[in-house]
Amino acid sequence: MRHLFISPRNSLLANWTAAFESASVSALVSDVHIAQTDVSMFWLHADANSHEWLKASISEILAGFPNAKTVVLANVPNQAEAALALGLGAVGYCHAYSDAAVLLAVESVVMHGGIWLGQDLLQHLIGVSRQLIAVPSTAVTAALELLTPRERDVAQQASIGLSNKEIARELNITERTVKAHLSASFERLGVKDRLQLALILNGKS
Amino acid sequence: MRHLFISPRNSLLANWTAAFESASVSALVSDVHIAQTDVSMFWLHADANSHEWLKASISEILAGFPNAKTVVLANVPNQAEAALALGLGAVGYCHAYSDAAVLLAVESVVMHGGIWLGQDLLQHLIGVSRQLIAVPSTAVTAALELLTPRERDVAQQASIGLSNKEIARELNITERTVKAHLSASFERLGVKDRLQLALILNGKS
DNA sequence: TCTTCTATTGTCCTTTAGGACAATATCAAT
DNA sequence: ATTGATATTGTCCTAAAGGACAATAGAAGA
Repeated sequence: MRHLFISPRNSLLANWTAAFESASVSALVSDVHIAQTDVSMFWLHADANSHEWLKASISEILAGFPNAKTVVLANVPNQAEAALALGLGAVGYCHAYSDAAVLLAVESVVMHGGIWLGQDLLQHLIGVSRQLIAVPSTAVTAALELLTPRERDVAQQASIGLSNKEIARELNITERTVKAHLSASFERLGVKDRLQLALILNGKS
Repeated sequence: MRHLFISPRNSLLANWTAAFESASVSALVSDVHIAQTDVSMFWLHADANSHEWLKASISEILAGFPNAKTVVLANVPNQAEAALALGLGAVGYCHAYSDAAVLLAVESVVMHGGIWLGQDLLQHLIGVSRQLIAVPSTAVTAALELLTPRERDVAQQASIGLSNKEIARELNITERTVKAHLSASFERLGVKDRLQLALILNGKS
């Protein structure tokens, strides 16, 4: 079983390598060279708003490696993208920062012929009956653990709607420092602005 | 982690014990004696035509052991029963004779907050998802009703993280028009920027 | 001790967001 | 026919956000 990560940023996230030490990463599907008949797993790291890339990549995988399973790892998961991915032939869709244990569970599920969806998406599909029951979101905590303590402070303030100036006042630092922590947070989580950061830290996709 | 099998026939199946050697079995939920706060898994062995028993048992588990996860093992799986079980609060539904590896996968999934469904059932759900999807909370719908149809379109795109330019492309209008609709939306909802708008429309504020 | 990570702040710059102050066209209701 | 709400787009402007390219200092580990 080979795990092939396809990420536009060509870098592996820590949770991926924790789950699959033999993981390899490429920027493009066409860079992958394995036997057509190999039963492998492709993990597509969907950067924000990369629908076109996603479409092309899944098609390319299906055409080139019919025995492979494709799972989409979304930085900013949303139902429309999940529907798109599954419609194209992916067998899994989950948060890019799901921790290693979850990724192993995903592997197990899809390798047994199942389809993986995050709990949020599934619960929307099934109904709202269980939404009253508090379920700690693993994706949110996993994302938070990628940040340093100070970055976490700043990111959480930004995620509830405060401006840089307000955060600076709140934390007794300069606005410049707030920007530094936020930029670092964007980088670490692979998002492009504070709104996408907020979507992740609010567990909303 | 304790695995508690509830079977009217009060006997363990071989695949269960293969997966969880410490499994214990009872005939009734009320026979179970564990701490209320224990995080355990209940596996309900649903005989054919045991809907009433299933309903009562799941309710009893939810009431008595709020931290436990409930999975239904069906002798003769069918979608109606699956829908019933999940509607009542079960987090998994699978064949009673699934092999041990699958049961372990189920455990992993539900313990990470996921929901387990067989492939065909899941695909059925995904097929009808367009109708079920997105039943927003009343606060969210109330907010949306304050907006004109076009403002709603734009606001929702902004709330999932798109920039003005991206929204403009998506809706085939100019960026200027996007700004106009967003400004109007801010005004109507009494917020100052797109992040606060997103918090409202995502039910996070 | 040396290195790495973290926290802090600086300047300069470009892009994006949002408001001010408009005009024009359509459509429905009065 | 006139009014009002909606949808569209324009220019000009300010402020906020975010990146580039830094420096400095402390703390923790190898």
